Amino acid sequence: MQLKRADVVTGGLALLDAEGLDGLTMRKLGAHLGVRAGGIYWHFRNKEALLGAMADRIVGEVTATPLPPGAWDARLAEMAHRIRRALLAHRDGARVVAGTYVTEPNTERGGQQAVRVLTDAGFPLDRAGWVVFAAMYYVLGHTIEEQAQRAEGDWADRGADLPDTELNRAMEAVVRADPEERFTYGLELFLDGVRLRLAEVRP
Amino acid sequence: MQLKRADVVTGGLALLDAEGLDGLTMRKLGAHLGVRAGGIYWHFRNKEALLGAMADRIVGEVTATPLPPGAWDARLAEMAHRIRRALLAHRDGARVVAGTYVTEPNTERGGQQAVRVLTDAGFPLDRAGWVVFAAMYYVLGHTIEEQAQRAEGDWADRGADLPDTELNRAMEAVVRADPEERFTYGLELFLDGVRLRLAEVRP
DNA sequence: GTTCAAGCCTGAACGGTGTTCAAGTGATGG
DNA sequence: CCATCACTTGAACACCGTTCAGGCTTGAAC
Repeated sequence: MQLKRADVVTGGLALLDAEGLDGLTMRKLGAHLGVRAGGIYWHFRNKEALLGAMADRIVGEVTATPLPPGAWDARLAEMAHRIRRALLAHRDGARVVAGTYVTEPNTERGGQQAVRVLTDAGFPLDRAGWVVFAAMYYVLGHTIEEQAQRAEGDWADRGADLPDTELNRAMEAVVRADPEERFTYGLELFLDGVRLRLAEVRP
Repeated sequence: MQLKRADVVTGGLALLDAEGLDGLTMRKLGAHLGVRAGGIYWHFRNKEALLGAMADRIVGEVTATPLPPGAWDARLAEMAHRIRRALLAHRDGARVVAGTYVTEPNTERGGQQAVRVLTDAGFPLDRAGWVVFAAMYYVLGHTIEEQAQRAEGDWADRGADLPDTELNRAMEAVVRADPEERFTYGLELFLDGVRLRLAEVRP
């Protein structure tokens, strides 16, 4: 039984979970698949293309089950939460997705869906694009940091004997907080702005 | 005349502008400084530490001149714009800053300042930290993509013969837009949320 | 003016990385 | 049974960050 393109992606994600993005090397992946490193290049033009396919597999979870009906803002929030969960499902998942400019099926479907939610609510198409990108920047940034924090335990001890400045206390509030609660908080700031803009356009 | 720590940072930024982050190698930097690669390691523990110092130099522009007085939201917006401009001032500047967890003087000063603006306006300290981080995710994400787009010309042609889907028209609106206008738009979405929260806390 | 220690740098190596490609292997349909 | 095509090997190439014993260079002290 020979290797298929999808098998390489699956193996790549398994290796990612085991070793992290920095440990994901073509030789190690080859060993994991019972193949030499060079063999992978028959299936993917280069490592970047492989990472792109892995990223698309990761975000595929988002559109795997249809969005429940409801108000546009609840639907958009649901999408953002799904993306975060999908990224968290694999070690360094956020970095993988952020590092590749994806034009692959699942990503496209997700983007289409998000834009649709906004235009259906009455938002102009061009602004809908702006909003979706802006929201994506926030989701990726938040989750990258969440996973970085999860990886290194020394974040928790960072504030141990730091001077009691305002900044350090604020940072401690960031580090110690429940990540999901903090994520939702920032997301809602965003959605408030969208709600206001929508009220202007469609009173 | 021997090398000082600051000279290495300056040379690193010059090489960054010339070759981009991927072309910034210790050997090339050594050649640029009239030194072998190994010599740099006397000044910096490793490449990551050097990149951290470069990042701190980049964000140093933000606090170089004091913030003009005014309303808290105008001051916060001014800071965000300053950060974006500082990142844009060097090729791949956003990626450099995003890739390093900085605990260096300029970064600390900027964070302190941002938190201060919010607490002075009556915002609770812990939420101020959340807001500053959330805003930073957006600024970095936006600027990373802005610089990626600037680097490759093929973004503009991407939509040349793509199917006329809603998503593709939305993406074209993103790519073709004036980056500063789009940046301001997303930033204001955020600030709207903060304004609402502040109105609740301090009516 | 000579000495001496500290600061700075070299030269060469080490173990890794992504990537290429002629040559080989294996399965599959005619 | 064989020819073809899909896949894989093995070895190399050109790099990368990092280490370190040893040599310079420098500046201060005697």
